[in-house]
Amino acid sequence: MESSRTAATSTNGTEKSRRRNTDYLQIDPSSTFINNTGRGFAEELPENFLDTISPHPITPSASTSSATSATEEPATSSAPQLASLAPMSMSSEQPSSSFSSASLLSSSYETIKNEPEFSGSTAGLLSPLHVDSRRRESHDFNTSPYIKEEEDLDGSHLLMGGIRPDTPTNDRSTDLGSISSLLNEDHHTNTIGQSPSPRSTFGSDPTPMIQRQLIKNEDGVSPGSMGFSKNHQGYQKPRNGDRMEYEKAPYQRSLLNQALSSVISTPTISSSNIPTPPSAHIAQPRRIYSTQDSNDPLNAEIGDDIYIDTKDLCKRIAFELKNHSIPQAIFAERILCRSQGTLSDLLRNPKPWNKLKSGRETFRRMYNWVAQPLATRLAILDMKTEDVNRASGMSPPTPAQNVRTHSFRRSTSDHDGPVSKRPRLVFTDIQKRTLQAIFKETQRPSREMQQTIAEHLRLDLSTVANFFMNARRRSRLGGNIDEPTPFQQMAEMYKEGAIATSNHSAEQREMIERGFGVSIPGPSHSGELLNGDSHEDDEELDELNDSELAYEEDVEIGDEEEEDEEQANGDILPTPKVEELEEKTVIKEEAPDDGEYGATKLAAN
DNA sequence: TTAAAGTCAATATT
DNA sequence: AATATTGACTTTAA
Repeated sequence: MESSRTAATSTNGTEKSRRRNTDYLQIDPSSTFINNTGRGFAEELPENFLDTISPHPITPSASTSSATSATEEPATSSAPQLASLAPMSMSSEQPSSSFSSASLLSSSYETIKNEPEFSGSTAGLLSPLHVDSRRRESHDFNTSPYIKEEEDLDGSHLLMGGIRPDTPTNDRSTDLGSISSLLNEDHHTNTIGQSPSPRSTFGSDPTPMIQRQLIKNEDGVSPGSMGFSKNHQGYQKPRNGDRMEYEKAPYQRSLLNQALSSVISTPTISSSNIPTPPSAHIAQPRRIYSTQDSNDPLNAEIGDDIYIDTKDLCKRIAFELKNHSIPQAIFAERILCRSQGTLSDLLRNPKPWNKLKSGRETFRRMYNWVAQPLATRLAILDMKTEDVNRASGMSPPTPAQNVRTHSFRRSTSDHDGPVSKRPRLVFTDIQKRTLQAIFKETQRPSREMQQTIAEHLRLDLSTVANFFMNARRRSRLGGNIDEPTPFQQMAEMYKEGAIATSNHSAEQREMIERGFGVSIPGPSHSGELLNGDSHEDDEELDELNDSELAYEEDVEIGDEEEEDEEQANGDILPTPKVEELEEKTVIKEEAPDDGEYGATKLAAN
């Protein structure tokens, strides 16, 4: 994503590109606050706030060192190597022997054989990436469009050196100066210490290998319509609260039965890893993967040798949810055992498989769900999670993971009563802007610095620490800046009616197909897949936001009246012209799709 | 302990 | 009503 994102940045994609990271790194130049010469800051921030934050004034040595350390973060990796990998991935398509069980896949998908790019082979679905040579034989999962078996492809492994799953993720270890530099240097030219490195090789090799898939008429819809008809049977809310009763979905029953019978009759499926439907279960006990995997084979660690294209999986999931009017909350809670917010985030910013840790399980569940026949998928939604687990062949979702123990302090007099809700802190505008500005310069401020920041912003140290932690994490995984996220794509398609009706034009279908195509981690993708945190992205981001940041900082500084800063102030004050900034960030109304979104976004901030 | 990863779940936006 | 955002837990690794 990262790399492709960068590469794809187009003229009008600018505003889009900033969308996500904006939250953390951008300041809204149009904000009245900012335009007000920062008067507001003076009111909320202690005087000499920045001074204090500045390493120099405060703890010269300590801060300096910390700043330095931050700068020394591990350099990121092997972007270059990855770039070269791309080409190979294409040519080294795995001959689909491993795809023998594709039939299973066929139950829900059908790879377009005549695709020029993928003439004939489902191999295209396989990842050229070879991370681990030790592969298990019996993985029928390979049949999934979202799973790519990692094979040792003709030398591709040579390129994989730095792309193992555990490739160090590095934050943009910018050689940012400490905040002091921020205060003492000209923001225009050096807002960001890191000078943008030349465009990565990725940037120029956008070779989006897109494989189109057609949704097979699992639901009686002809391939042509691709099952995009909004009229499809959709998920229906249980009448009352006590959902999850099997009986709750009578309309689905028959469908389920049909599906089950067909499924059962499908040889590949029975022998597949793919979970079998509930009833099928009975008639045909889920086969156990007797092999090496000690415990639950179905939930086996397919991570080592199979690669799930999370991005496409999410695209698919998004489509399914939309198409069947399944609320995220329902899907998230019943199928994934996760919260709606988590699902939303996952769908929008799927991390590449190789960078997932325990989070893989969630994606596995998504995968297992889509792997089911339509009827089963829908039926499962009305099942209890336990059943879902069984049906999907998964071990119980990772223990209700972070179930908040809500041991939140109950209000004084309240004893057994419902626990008081956890109040949620919301940064004030100033707090947020300041934190973002600082983050832009120093993603990893020292402890002392954080303490200082906390004091000045009247926040807890932990809060400040959390901010940086979240900011680092979120800026890193940044979604595809240039292209709409899977979910957004879905929404867009619906908006345009491409999906709503079954009688699309050839072009529409084309679009749809493409939209759901499986992109192979090729040139552009490999970068992110293997090296999620590409510098390019960050740099680009910086470039996009530099001026804004500078502006804001100026504002902050402007409010400052500390001794050490005078010089800094002087240098910094000359700020970029607001007009330009706005033009740069807010303009682009022309982009009908989300130009407005961007504007809104900015305005909101 | 600290940091990162994975989420929760309140609440902001659409 | 549904989806997106996001500060802060909880769980894992180091």
